[in-house]
Amino acid sequence: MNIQPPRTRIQRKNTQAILEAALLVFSRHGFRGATLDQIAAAAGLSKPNLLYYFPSKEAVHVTLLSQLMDTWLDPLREMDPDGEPVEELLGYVRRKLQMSRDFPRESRLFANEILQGAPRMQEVLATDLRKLVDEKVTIIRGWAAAGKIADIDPHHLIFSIWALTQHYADFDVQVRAVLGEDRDPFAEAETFLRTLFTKLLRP
Amino acid sequence: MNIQPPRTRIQRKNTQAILEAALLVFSRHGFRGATLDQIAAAAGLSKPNLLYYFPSKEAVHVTLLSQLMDTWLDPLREMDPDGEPVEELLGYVRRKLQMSRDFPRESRLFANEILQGAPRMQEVLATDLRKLVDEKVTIIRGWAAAGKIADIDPHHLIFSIWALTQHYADFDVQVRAVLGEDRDPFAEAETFLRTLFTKLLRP
DNA sequence: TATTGTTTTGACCATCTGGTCAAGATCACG
DNA sequence: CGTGATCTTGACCAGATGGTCAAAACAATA
Repeated sequence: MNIQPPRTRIQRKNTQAILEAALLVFSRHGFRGATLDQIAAAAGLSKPNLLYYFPSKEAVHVTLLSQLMDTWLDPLREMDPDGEPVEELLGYVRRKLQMSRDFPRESRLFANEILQGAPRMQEVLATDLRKLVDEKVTIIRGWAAAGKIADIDPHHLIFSIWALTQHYADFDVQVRAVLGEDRDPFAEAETFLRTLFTKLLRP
Repeated sequence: MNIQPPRTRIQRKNTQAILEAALLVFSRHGFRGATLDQIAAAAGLSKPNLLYYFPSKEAVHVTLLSQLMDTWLDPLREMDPDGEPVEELLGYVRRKLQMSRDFPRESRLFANEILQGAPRMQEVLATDLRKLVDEKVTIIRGWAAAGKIADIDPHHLIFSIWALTQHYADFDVQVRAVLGEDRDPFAEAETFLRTLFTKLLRP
């Protein structure tokens, strides 16, 4: 039972290492597929030592997920109601794609959780996430009403951004298998997605 | 070790029940997250009885995946080189979305496998899937060259179809949490995706 | 250096899980 | 029926896994 801000230097270092390792292992194998031994080893600790910092496997997972939710929604939060509509939306797409490129493990951790029916997140999805989305949906609807962008369903517009950007992280293996070794999926995706959303949003 | 076409009536019935149950359990919990007891119970059998029909947990999973691969690619195979380009592509999108609606467990099973790095499918992806995609990519390129559709990267066009349609099956929980109870995600998605791809493909 | 609080670990435990096996129940067919 | 083949199951096993604990190692501070 350790309090929120780790007090000592050692605690800070080790909890950090554990979360780092857990992210790696959970994102590849899912919650049940990951073992404490694996995580401990990846963090350079023994299993009992890991359990000195977190009370249970579940606790590590929960900590990871709640930390994730924050950073995960940042790109959407940044969308500015007063900006140039098309620019704002394309910016969101670009930031989200960058997150897929730079934080693929986080993306897969999230995907794993949702795939299993979101047993540990349904609450957050139905409250926090929904509220944030509703907020942005209103903004987008306003833009459409003002004729700044095409009149399309804002919810599904957001879904399409999520689906298209996360696909490159979550299905990375498949994308690379199909494209072959010599291509850079993320570089190409950036161009492609800019084109796609430009066409979609044009009034 | 039982041969391909189950001989007796009972064998046919039970292998069927096992695969059905395994699909349900594997798609929700992933390979390691699923237990033989769970699958056996869902199939209405005892664990040793299940193992009478399949030599191991792995064998059930592999059987499921290889059966899946076939039906999974059918919609893409159906795309006709001699058809009207835009119609063919929109038809593919429609069929793929229907599969997400009608076979969400299959979609999640597949997603789970890819998320874990496709340990049991990398081979098939890099050979069969890649070959099929390359074939269709050539066709699409032809359509673009002939000015029948916009000049966009065919690989990423296909990825975008996969991402957008499978999202509604794999992230169903999230979609419903955000949309609320009273909406029909798949019905709305059909309209939205028709609009999206119509705009994208217009030369 | 002595003392106190923090960190680490080896040994251990209970439970779960994939899988085996021999014996019994059921079925198909002459 | 009767008999051989197919099907089913309870009991069991070995290894893995999440978690505990007491004692040892270490750090910090006086």
